[in-house]
Formats: sequence, structure tokens, C-alpha cells
Amino acid sequence: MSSSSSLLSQTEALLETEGHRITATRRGVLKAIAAADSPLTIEEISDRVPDIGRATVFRTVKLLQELGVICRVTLENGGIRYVLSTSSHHHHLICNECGSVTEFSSPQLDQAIHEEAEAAGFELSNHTVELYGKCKHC
Amino acid sequence: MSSSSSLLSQTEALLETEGHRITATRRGVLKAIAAADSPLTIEEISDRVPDIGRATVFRTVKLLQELGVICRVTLENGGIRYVLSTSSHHHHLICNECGSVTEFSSPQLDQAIHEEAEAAGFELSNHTVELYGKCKHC
DNA sequence: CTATATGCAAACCATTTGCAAGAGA
DNA sequence: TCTCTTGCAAATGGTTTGCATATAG
Repeated sequence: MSSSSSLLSQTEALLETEGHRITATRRGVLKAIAAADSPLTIEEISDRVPDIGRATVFRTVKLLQELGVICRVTLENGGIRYVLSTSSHHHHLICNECGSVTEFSSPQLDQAIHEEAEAAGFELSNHTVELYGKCKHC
Repeated sequence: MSSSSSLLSQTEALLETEGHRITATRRGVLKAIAAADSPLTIEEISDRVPDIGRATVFRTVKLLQELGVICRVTLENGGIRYVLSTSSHHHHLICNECGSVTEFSSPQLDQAIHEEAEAAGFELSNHTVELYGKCKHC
């Protein structure tokens, strides 16, 4: 389908813009994350690209994160996982049972956040919202 | 003032209820966190209670977290810090400059969150909202 | 008195780093 | 060709664990 290939080419363009090289390794790691239906730990990513060294997986994940292609998800128990950022701005619904993560965006929510920040004299640069619970399948 | 002493006695009651002992160590760690005006890393907590072994600081922080007396704050760069949970439900304004953390609560925000969860058929157990930026003092 | 909590040091484990070889542009 | 990237292995550093001792109840 076109969405995944556009993700790849978007990322390649981004890499180029930022002065990084387009390599099979980077494509591989990105594809592994994109193919998963839930956020992966570093170890899980590593398992999906056995030919790539662990150190490189760490380096690549950090790079993709800096580029905003993937984002870090903190689970309720503190565990760290990575998912594709499908939309530029969104929040997460994280299921404690099956570990699935659903993205959503809510202008209403964001408005409340901006109002709150303004009321506190806070200059907002970013924000995260994570909802934990049980998804409709569990 | 009475608020800090009530925190202490509340915590002691909680410890007792959950079958844990009230010790000078636990009081010390709690006081150290309570006295700080911004969230502390494990190391910073440890520095403030030099007589308590690092391993015990880890154990105590984990315990206080389980009891809901303190909560973990994830910084934008991934760093982990701990603050007192002064109110049962709140969110955080985290300053990237000075590291200060301000708590706030917003019924409006929480309502938007609940609506969003409901719309997704999600059974909410918990949620976190972290706003990153620059506080009014910076 | 008995079970829990603590300190210390060793063990663990995820992540980072240095360096030489490999690969993109 | 020249620089960026990767793999490997070693170093690192934060966190956990085992066990003997101390202490709350």
C-alpha cells in the first residue's frame, strides 16, 4: 500500500535533509517498527533484524526518534517501547492487558492543555498524554 | 506546618495498612522528597540521605510509588524523577530550563480524556499528562 | 521473639563507546 | 575518495539481589 512506502520515502527525504545517509540498516529498523501492530522494546526490534548489531539498533532508534519518525511510549510500569508516529501530533491509549497502543488526537484536549499552560504562564514546547486501561478487545 | 506532618502520618497509616513497617529510613526518604522544590533523581535523593544505602533508596522509592505517595515523572529527554503526589489526581508542567515541576488539575482536561476513552471503547484505569516547556520564571 | 528492613558488595543488564572495517554519495 | 555508518567487544552505569545483621512490632 502507499502509506507504508510513503513513510519510507518521507523518512529518506528527512534523513537526507538532516545530513544523514540512507542505509539498508535504517530502512530495516524502520520497517520492523512499522510492521509491528504494537510498540516494541529495543530487544523486540533487535529480534526482528537479527543481522543488525544491537548497538546499531540503539543508534538507529535514537536517530529515528530525533527525526520524529517514531516516538517513545512509556508504559505504566515504566517500560519503554517505540511506535511509529503516524500523525504529527497525537496521544496514546495504552492497553495494560494486550499492550496494544492506539493513537488519537483531540482538539478539545489540546485546547484544554493550552489554556492550562497559559493560565500558569508556561510557554509550551511539547506535551504528552498517555491513557492506560483496557482496550475494547480485552 | 500541618500539611507536611499530615503527609507523614498519612503515609505511616498507609504503610501499616499494607503490612509494612514504619522505619526511620522510610520517613527520611519521604522527607527528602517532600522537602525538594522539584522532582529528584534517585541519585539526588540518595545524596540527601547519605546514611541510607543506595539499594535501600531504590527499594523505598519503589515502595512509596506503589503506595501512591510519590509519583514518577518522565522528562522529555527520558530522565526519571520522583515527586510527591500532593493531590490524588493531577498533571505536570515540566520546565526544560530549570527542571521545576508544577502540578495542576483540570476538570476540563479530564473530561476530554474520558470522552476520548469512551469513544474508543477504552476502559480507563489511569492517565498521565505531561506538559513540557519554559516556566514563567525562565 | 520473629519477621521485616537494611547495608554492603557482588551480580546483572541494558545502553554506550572506541576503534577498525564497510558502505553511501 | 572521503566521510558517515556499522559491528564487535569492552566499558559503563544504573538497578537488583543475596546474605548477614539490625530493628520494628
